[in-house]
Amino acid sequence: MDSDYGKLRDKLDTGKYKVTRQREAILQVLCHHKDEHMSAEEIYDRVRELYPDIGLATIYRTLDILTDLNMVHRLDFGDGRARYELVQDKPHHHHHLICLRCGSISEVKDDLLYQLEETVDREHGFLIVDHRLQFLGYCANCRDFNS
Amino acid sequence: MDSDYGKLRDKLDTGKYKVTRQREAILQVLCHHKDEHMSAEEIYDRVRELYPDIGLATIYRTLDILTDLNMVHRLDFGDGRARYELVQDKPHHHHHLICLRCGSISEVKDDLLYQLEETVDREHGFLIVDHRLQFLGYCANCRDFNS
DNA sequence: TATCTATTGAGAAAGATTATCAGTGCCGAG
DNA sequence: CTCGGCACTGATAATCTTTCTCAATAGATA
Repeated sequence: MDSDYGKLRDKLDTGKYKVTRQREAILQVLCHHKDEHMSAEEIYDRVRELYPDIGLATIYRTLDILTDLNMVHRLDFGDGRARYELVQDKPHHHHHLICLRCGSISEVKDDLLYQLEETVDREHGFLIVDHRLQFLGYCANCRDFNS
Repeated sequence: MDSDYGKLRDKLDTGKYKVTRQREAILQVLCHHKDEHMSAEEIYDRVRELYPDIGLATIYRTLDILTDLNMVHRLDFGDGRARYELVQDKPHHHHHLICLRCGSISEVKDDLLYQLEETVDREHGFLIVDHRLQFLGYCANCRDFNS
């Protein structure tokens, strides 16, 4: 975990951007909540425990930078706010399972889309560089409540 | 086209909701721009050509109703505003191709996800009721501009 | 230390959507 | 025909997330 934080710090420290205390605090929070898909507000609340005087704008600005550097992914689950996910070392392509009852978000590894992407390229001449795939439904805990 | 509008009118006219002139105008616009993925504002502008005094709130309220009735789908392409798509007669499952250069949005028919959905159900106990799949890349017109 | 920028915090501003509320139109009962 | 109820409407205020602005500050370098 600490080694992960070190790697993140190094990635940020490439000359283009300064490594400030605020940015360090944000990296720590992202590191310690790897699998949570936090919103900017949630990150803000947690960073203030480490650095109480930070401003919300700084959270947004830093997340923009980290997104540019491909250190985090900005996600949109359709709930009206962006969510952020730390990019892991291993490419680890995955999709999201969004539970319509409890709102939990889990992940599916694997990627069976290559075949479909080939078809799209061949038949539509569309050059794919990324995709977004979400499944909506009911998680193992909730599916029984929906008869 | 007119027959499509008639079908839409009938679907709306089920006793639960009144068929008002404003709602008729909105249905007409949706009908005449089937493949456009319009935003609320764009629908607003076009409806005002038929019914100049309509209010924006009525557009939103009607689109909510039509979404409830499963007559339109609310889409989110990540550009900060919702977009709306008329639900076609034939189930016509499809995905969206979003061009990162010109912003055009086209569609791919076909659905190769059933296999993947089975896997998700079996391995995660997650009951899927819908999915969202978008491909990001460059369309046939734009791909050559990106070296 | 002095200087030059990037960075920051606070608050204003933007932009999409929703809530509020008084007024309107429609329909059925009397 | 009139009345009363109620869904619907338009205007506008309010909400919520995100971005912008700007003066003040901090960090790196010479």
